[in-house]
Amino acid sequence: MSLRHAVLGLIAEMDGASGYDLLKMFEISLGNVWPARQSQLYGELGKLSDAGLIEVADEGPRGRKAYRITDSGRAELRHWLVDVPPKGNRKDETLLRVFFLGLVEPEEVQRFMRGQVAGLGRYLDELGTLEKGIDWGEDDLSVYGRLVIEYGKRYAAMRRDWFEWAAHEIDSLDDRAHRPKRPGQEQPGEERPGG
Amino acid sequence: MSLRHAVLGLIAEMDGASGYDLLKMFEISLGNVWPARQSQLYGELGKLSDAGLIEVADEGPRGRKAYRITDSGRAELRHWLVDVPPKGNRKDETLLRVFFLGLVEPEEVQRFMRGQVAGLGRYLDELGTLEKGIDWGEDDLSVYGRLVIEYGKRYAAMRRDWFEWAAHEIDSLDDRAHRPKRPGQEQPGEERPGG
DNA sequence: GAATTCATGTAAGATGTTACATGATTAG
DNA sequence: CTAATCATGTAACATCTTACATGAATTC
Repeated sequence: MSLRHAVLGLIAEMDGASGYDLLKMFEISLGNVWPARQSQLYGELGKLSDAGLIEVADEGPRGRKAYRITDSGRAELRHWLVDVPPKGNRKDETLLRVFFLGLVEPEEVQRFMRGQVAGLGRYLDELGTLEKGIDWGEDDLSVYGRLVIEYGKRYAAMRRDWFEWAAHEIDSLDDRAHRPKRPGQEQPGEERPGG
Repeated sequence: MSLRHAVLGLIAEMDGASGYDLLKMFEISLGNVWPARQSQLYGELGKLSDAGLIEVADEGPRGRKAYRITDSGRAELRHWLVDVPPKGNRKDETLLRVFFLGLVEPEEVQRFMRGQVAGLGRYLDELGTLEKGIDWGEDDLSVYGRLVIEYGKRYAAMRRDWFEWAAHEIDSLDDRAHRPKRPGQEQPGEERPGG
């Protein structure tokens, strides 16, 4: 039930925010660690309200509802933060593919690996630009958001390096499989192309 | 629809496997990058069969069904592997909490961060033990599985280092907020406890 | 006054979790 | 003969995605 706590936490930090406001935060910031669509968000706001963890503090133009966290909501959020150990998410579609790379030709494998390296390089550039572009405040969301950006950079760099390393590993594995002769044992007159 | 392809890929690599066999592979290996419960797996096998991507090659004792990938299944798997760019999963419950760490006391924050560092250290040890314990074969699943273990180690080490770094960052941020005086400006006679 | 942004909501369907249910075969 | 393992399935429920639907207020 993390979406519940993501929404609860956002409302705690952004008192008086509307669903629309929260949605923008998900898009630009929180969504990087816990994405949510509009329909899911409004649904969750309804449930949170019914459960008495948040309440409508004010209604504005266009049916705008300004939410506020209740005492019971704050207690629930605190409980989640300090007492409930987070569970790691193991899903990684990219690594899932790595398991099956033996089913396609070596050229496709290398294309895949190089694609990942390049993509992660671009992503790292984007993160750098993003970080410079935001004018970071001193509010909690900014302070901790900045730490998470640093995490994103380290994560992307680690993956890029791993994909580079793994591509080499696979390459030398392929070499051994297709040219099992040890170096120095070539037949005379049999020259390597491009050597 | 990644579960579909995870199952399809496993059957491609483990010809003649039963749902039960596949389930064990999810538990010990594939589940680290794409988890699946028993009920989900059997459901998916049914759908895959209906779609003609796999077929029952043989029936054994206790109603055991030995599955085999079909040509159309192999084509679908290949298509997924080379033509469909994998999408990254952004969900990270632990980092989600980091966003809201400003809502609890500094002591709780440090407890949380230290807990993460310790947990990741233990996990790294486990991975090392696991790696030594397995007798790695030369089959695809072993070869690529070994690469993924290395990924797991780098991932855990990166996270551990980040949590250590972030804990220090937060600590010095707290210092600035609660003791805004610069060092060397203390009043005479005002001593720090525990100094 | 037209386009954009603000603002909320619902419905259908896919995906995933927890729990229940059953029974055959093998190992000790 | 008892326990463990092998083996498959279903039902209820929670979560998440995609698409539809509507309209008020603001900006140009």
